[in-house]
Amino acid sequence: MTIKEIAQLAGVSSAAVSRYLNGGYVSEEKKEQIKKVIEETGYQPSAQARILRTKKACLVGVVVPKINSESISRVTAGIEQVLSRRGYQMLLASTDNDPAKEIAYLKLFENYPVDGIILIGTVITAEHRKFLKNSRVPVVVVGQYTKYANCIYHDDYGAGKAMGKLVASAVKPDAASGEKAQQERSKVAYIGVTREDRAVGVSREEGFRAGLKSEGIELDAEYVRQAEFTMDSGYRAALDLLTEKRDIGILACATDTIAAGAIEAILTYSKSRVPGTVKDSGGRMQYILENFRIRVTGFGDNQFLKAVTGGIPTVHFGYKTSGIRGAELLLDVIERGEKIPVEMKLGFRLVNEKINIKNNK
Amino acid sequence: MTIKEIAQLAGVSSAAVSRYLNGGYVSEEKKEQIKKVIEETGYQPSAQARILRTKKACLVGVVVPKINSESISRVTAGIEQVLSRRGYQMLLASTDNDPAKEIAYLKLFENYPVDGIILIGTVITAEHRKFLKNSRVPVVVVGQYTKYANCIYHDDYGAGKAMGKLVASAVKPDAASGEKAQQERSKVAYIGVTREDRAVGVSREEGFRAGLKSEGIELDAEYVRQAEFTMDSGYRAALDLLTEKRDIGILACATDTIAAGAIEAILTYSKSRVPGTVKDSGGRMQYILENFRIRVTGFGDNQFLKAVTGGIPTVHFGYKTSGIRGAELLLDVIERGEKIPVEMKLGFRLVNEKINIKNNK
DNA sequence: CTGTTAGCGCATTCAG
DNA sequence: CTGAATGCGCTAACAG
Repeated sequence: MTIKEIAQLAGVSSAAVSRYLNGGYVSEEKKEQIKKVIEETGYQPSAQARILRTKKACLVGVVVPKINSESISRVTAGIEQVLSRRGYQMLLASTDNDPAKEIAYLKLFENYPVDGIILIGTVITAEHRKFLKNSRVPVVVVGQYTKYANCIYHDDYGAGKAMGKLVASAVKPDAASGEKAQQERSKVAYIGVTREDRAVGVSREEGFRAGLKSEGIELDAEYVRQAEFTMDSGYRAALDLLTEKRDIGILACATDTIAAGAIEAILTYSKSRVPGTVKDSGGRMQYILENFRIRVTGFGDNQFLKAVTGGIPTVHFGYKTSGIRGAELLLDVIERGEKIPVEMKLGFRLVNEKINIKNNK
Repeated sequence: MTIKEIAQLAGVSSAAVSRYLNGGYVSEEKKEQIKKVIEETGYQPSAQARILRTKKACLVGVVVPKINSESISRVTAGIEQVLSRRGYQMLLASTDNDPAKEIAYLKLFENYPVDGIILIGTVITAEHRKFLKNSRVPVVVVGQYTKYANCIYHDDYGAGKAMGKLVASAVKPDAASGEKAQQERSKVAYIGVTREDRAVGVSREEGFRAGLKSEGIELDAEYVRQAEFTMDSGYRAALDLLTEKRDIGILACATDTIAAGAIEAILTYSKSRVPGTVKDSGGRMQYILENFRIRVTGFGDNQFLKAVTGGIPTVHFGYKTSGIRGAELLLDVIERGEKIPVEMKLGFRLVNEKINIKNNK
């Protein structure tokens, strides 16, 4: 069905049908005829061709690293909220953390009928920068800082620092408890992520180090591991740490997901080392039995994982807010032609700070 | 940048540029010129216009009810796998369980340049059927049975029945244990979902009832609740059941997510009812203390939730497989013009059947 | 091998 | 108010 056929059937010109569809001048009489034919045929105009003509799609493309993630779904929920309120629709492209696919989908959106693109960023490569610089449709980057596009990101450094201080306060021997605390597990370990992710892998971790340092504690390289953004990877990294180091008091993780894996590891490890049941060469038994004292922290305030983590100290970022602001930024550019570049940094909130009050058993 | 401008700059015709882009005959000499100009200008052809012309986008649209779900991400992973292998890209539209949005996005895809649509189905309304009947681009429905489109669904009835039998076997007094078992908690409760979801809300539940019945057990209406597809909703439904009924031995849930919520509820409930600490009017204490004996089952084999559920009996559906088969079906129609309608039912596999062997404590 | 020509389906001039 | 004509950017025939 094309507009021409409809016009023929209704005995009018295609222009009349076009006007009918878009609210132009059409006599009541012809309106009736056209309406009738359209209803009969179930005709739907090709958005495709319309956009070719009008260069306006009322559509934005969102490129995400993966689909099954609470933080990402919060961001897209924010985006969708403002988009639908303003009469736009949202298309998602998931890249499965593959930078090549990410570029491919960015280009897809650039050449398809979308009015703008939002990239939920993880690693920004040279290719990305090149794209951002040359894109002919406006792009907003959410979750990472970049100077090549409007961006809106979280204060990962600040959050890391706050967490570092919190951890330090929990690990430092109290004036009151004195000598005794010194003998307990007191080392801080950290499970981070690839430094290619500037926000999580660099800022967050550097912030954490800075927070510790401000309280006089150094993060020992031997107590640091790197994981993927999965529970399973967190599990393995934690198990590795537990096996190697027997004096870890607090295990800080770059994300709640990793933390959940780490907690699993601690539980598994302790279960398999009940004295008299399993024995390893180093006589580690005692440490293992004590490992309920290992406290775990995360980042992200993952609601879904609360059941697993049981409310560990974590940081709440305004993921949904970043989606909202990101979409607003984009629409400002699309609709009002806003030209002034924007970099927006969003704050955070520490959650479950009770780490230093209650020993979690 | 249009193909014409490039042609002018390179001193050739637009057709030559088009051929250069699409691998037609171009002399080495002109190839050079064109290549140079394209590189200088960073020209990218408008996929938009190309598709208008060729009616081929190498793109399929996938409509999903929500983004943050393990089962759905497994399906899309399957789809993406075959699509990318066959040179297609995938666009996602999330409807947030809003039937109106679902229709809106289906129509969007119908009129935008996609070669086909995959709908991950939940509730199929009359509007849906109307769309499926009239769509001008091929549609495959995954996860629900429908006669209005090619579909690929899971054997929810069979799975429910198998689970029903398993539950029945665990609840029925053993010949060996005899009289004693009769006195224990022995009622079966079920938390289902809306019957508008034919697969999960009807087939799965009816199957479950049939499974119980085949072993001589009826599912009492008073022991049935309905929940949303969330942990929180499962939590509330379970709490309601626990408060009302004190003789539940097995609590079967329509999804692992609901089951995870139910487990939370059981833990919370029992914690708050330690004898001597809290007392309610009915002298329920004893039951509460025994509620570690309430066994929970789910459906879906959610890997992510294993940490919470600790390996309860559940059913593994081939979600990824359904995505793979669905995409293949769609491509058959798109590329080979396959016209014969297909309905494909996928099997299942019971997981963690140990329910009747080991009392989970 | 190459350029010219003619649309894809639609919206928008511009004369009626 | 209305229809004929034009072109969005590209590809596919076609005749060189």
